[in-house]
Amino acid sequence: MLHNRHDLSISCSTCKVSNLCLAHQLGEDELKALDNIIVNAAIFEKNEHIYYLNDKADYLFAVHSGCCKEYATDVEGKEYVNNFYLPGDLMGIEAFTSRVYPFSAVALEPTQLCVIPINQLLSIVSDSSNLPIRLLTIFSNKIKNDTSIRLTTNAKQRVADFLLNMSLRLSERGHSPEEFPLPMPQLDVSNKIGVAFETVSRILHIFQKQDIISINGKRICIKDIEKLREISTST
Amino acid sequence: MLHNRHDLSISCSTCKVSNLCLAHQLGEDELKALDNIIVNAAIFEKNEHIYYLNDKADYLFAVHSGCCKEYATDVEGKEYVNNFYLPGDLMGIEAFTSRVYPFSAVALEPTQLCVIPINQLLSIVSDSSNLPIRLLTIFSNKIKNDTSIRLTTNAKQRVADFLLNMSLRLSERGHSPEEFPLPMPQLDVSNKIGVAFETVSRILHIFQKQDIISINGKRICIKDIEKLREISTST
DNA sequence: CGGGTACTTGAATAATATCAACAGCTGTGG
DNA sequence: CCACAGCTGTTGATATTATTCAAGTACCCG
Repeated sequence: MLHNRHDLSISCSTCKVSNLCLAHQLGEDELKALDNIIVNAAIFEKNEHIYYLNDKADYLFAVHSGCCKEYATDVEGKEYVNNFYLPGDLMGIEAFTSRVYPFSAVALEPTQLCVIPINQLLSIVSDSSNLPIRLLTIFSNKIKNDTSIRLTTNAKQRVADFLLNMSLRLSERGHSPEEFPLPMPQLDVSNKIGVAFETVSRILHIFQKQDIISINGKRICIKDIEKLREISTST
Repeated sequence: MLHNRHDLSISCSTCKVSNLCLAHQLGEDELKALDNIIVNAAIFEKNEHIYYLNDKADYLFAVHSGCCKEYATDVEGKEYVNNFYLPGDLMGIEAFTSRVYPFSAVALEPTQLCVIPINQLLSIVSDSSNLPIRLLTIFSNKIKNDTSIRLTTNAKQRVADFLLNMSLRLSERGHSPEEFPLPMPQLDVSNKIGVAFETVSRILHIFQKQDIISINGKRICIKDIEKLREISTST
């Protein structure tokens, strides 16, 4: 459902996660131009789709609040998760060239998204000195973070990696790095890290038994972050 | 070893792989500006390093000829390959923000690289209308291609995926999609796809027995590309 | 021709997936 | 407010896959 951003009191100049998003380090004029082309925000309920695989891609989406999952399903209906998106993250970057979403995206909780028309974004990119750099920085960071997944890792490493990654990203967004709510169910975690969900459950219990973490419903408490780091880097 | 690009008869306007590289679809002035900041080319012998993990990153490198491997080694000395770079590919993108290479890079065969100073590239980005778009396109393509690795895939799928990927990329560079030389040893392939090298060897032999491919030294011949596609998408 | 690197092949072992049964929680409608 | 359905997570037994270890062969390069 589309809203005027102003209705929801959203604007890049006052947004709490603008430092993680497109608006970071833009000049006043650039900020204004950006605010100008992002006229709309969209509200999605839990389990509502933002776009589907192969949809025509005219928009990028900036997460303002909530959490989304980008995923695809193989021929047998098995799902794999490409990424989770938290406030300040930009969704749809992969479609920048082809203008077709290579994944489906769905809200994991009630979510507000800022709707960015790609063509209009491109038109202000040429007139801006900082925006192209900012976009390149965001893209470069995504490349660095997404491609550093090591295919050789075993299940414990992957779970440890995932927890550390969530801890880092959530702490950038105001949570404690030691204690935070996991915005997604374990099934989605397993489909992200490429491990059977039973294995994820088992490993989380092992970590609890070893007093590395504790779990309370959706809340994760990391009690020994050094140990987690060791696990994630060891063989 | 650094050379003036002209010495090696390299310039973006005459380069055979410019359509895969930065120069693609640039205007005449932009091409000139680009050629102007890329004054040098570097020649590397087989096994010579281009940069090492954590080196200060002042340059991107465009592969003009040859093939490079970007890799890291874990605490136990186990290597994993982040990517292979073919002519027209841009190396070092991951360092764009941090200005530190997050991997080491080495030539797999005699290789010519165009040396692109990042700061100078940024300075002409602001003055150019097409270059920022071109850079974003390259970055976006890299995100799309690199992150579509599914962690859930089994060894056969990964080998099939790898062969199809090499077939596609080499065919964009003038080779036949059905028959081409693999520029890297199987050990590097195994470290790229995260599978033991013995397993890669076994699977290549299985594919040969099933008449899907044939191998002659470093030359791969794909005899049944449809079957390969089936394997890469099935469970 | 010799030495090393790349590759092959088999057997034992380890890791993880799969199958299965069940427990706990949540939201919904009677 | 309770009962039930459905979803999420747990736990054990078994099957499958891939790794590891080991020994050997082929090939390329000097």
